[in-house]
Amino acid sequence: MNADDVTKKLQEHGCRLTPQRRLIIQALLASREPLTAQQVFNTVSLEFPNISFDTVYRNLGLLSQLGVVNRINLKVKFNCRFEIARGHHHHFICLGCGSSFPVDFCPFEQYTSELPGNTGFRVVDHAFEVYGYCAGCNVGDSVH
Amino acid sequence: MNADDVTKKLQEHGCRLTPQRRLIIQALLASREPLTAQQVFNTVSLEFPNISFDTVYRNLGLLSQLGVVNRINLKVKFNCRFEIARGHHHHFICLGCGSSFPVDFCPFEQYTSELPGNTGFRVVDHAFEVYGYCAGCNVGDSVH
DNA sequence: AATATAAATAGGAATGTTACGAAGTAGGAG
DNA sequence: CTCCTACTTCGTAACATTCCTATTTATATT
Repeated sequence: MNADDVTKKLQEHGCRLTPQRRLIIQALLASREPLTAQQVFNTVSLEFPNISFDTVYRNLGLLSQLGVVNRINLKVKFNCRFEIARGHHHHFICLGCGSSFPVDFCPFEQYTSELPGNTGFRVVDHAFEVYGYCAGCNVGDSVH
Repeated sequence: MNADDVTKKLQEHGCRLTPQRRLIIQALLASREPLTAQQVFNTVSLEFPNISFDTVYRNLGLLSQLGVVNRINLKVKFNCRFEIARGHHHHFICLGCGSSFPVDFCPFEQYTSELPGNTGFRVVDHAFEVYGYCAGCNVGDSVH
C-alpha cells in the first residue's frame, strides 16, 4: 500500500484528493508506528497550520472505512491509533512507553476453523494485541 | 469468581468494602455483558443516587488492577467496558447494536509457542476481539 | 478556460470519557 | 469506642471525538 494505491482507492469511491488529505496520508505512510489522531494533526500542522481536528478525524475515519488505514484501539489509553494498511499484522504494545511493535502471528484462521457452524454472525474484522513491557521498560507494576 | 471471591481479594489488599463498591461489584456480577462505566453508574445510581462518576471509575480501575475485573477496549467506540473475570475468554462484538458475545477460542498459547526466543519483551496481557454483525443486525456497511 | 456542484474544510461549540485535588466521611482493626 | 487511613463526593479540568454551519475547493463538464 503506497500513496498511489491510496489515491486510486479514493478516486474509485468518488473521494477528492485535497492537500489536507494528501498530507494526512503522507504522515501515515512516513510513520513506522501507528499514530494517534493528535500525532497526525501535529505532523500535518507543520505544513498546513490551519488544518482542523475535524478534518483529521473525518479523514482517518474515511480512510479506515476504505480499508487503506487500520484503526487500532488499545487498552493503554482511551484513544485510538491509525496506521496505513501494509500487510496484515497485529501489535505488541509496551505499557511503559506506549510504543508498538508489529506481531506477525495472526490467530484469525485458526479461530474461524474452530468456529462452530451457523452462528448467524457475519465476521468483518478482528483484533489481536499483546501487552507488556519492552526491553527498555521492564519495570514492575503494583496496586497502590 | 463470585461476590465472596471479590471480597476476599479486596481484603487481601487492605481495601475496604463500601456500599458503593459493593453495588459496583454487584452490577458487574449481575450482567451477562461487559458494561461501560456509564452503564455501571446508571445501575448503581438506582440504589445509591448520590454516587459520583469518580467513584465508579476509581473502583473499576482498582478492580481491574486486582484482576477481578477485565477491562476491554473495543474498536466500536472510544470507551471501554468492564466485566467480572469469570474464566478467561474473548469477545465477539456486533458493530450494529454493540452487544457482545463470549468467544471461547484464545490464541495466546499458540502465539507464545510461535514467539521467537529472547525478544526482551515481558508479556502481561493480551486482547482478541472479533467484530461483525449479529443475526439481528446483518446489514451492509458502505462508505458515504 | 470558465462554470457548476457535490464534497470537503475551518472553526468553534458540544459531548463524552476519564482523571485530579481538596475536604469531608466512614470501614474496620485494635 | 476510637482512630487511622482508605474512600467518597464535588467541582473542575484534561482530553478525545463529533457536530454544526458557513465557506471554500476539487474536479467533471461544458
